[in-house]
Amino acid sequence: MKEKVFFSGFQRKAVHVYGMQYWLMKTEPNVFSFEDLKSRPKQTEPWDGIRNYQARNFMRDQMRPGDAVLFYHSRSDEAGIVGLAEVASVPYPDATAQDSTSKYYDPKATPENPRWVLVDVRYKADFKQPVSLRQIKETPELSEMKVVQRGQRLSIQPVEKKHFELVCKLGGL
DNA sequence: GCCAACGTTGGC
DNA sequence: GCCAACGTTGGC
Repeated sequence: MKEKVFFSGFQRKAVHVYGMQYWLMKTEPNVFSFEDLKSRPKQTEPWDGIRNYQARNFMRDQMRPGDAVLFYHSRSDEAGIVGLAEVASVPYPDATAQDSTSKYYDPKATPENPRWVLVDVRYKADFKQPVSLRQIKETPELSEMKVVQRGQRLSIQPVEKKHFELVCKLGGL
């Protein structure tokens, strides 16, 4: 079975995915926090400003509505996963790339070639207690998670199901 | 705020 | 296509 999804001039690459996937998405809470997401209309936010090709490609080629997202706060007092969100749209162009007043403006982005793509992210649930980076590092079963690998800066990372489930358990869900 | 570890850019 | 210079990320 081959899948082709067309949207806004892109041809979504055919990716064979069986069942939902799991992700970790980083954000600096002083820029956009989990609380900010909860207070948005429909508790949904376009995940704009991603200017890394690997991260973009995950959104463009692999994310599906309904995929689960671990919401991660970086550069905060206690870095870690604070709750659960979900992918809430198919990918579409990041409008901030073509907005010359935006700090995410990219002069190379055009209507014909938007260059940067995003998905919407929707709030799903609070963790009863956050799962800190420190705690992830201290948990041997989570030692393979990308977020604790040395030098791993990618702001969107795939997460293995077993890791996702354990993190949720540690978070009290 | 420091700075190591990355990623991107652009001259050649 | 190499790689130096520059910009960014993110733990600490």
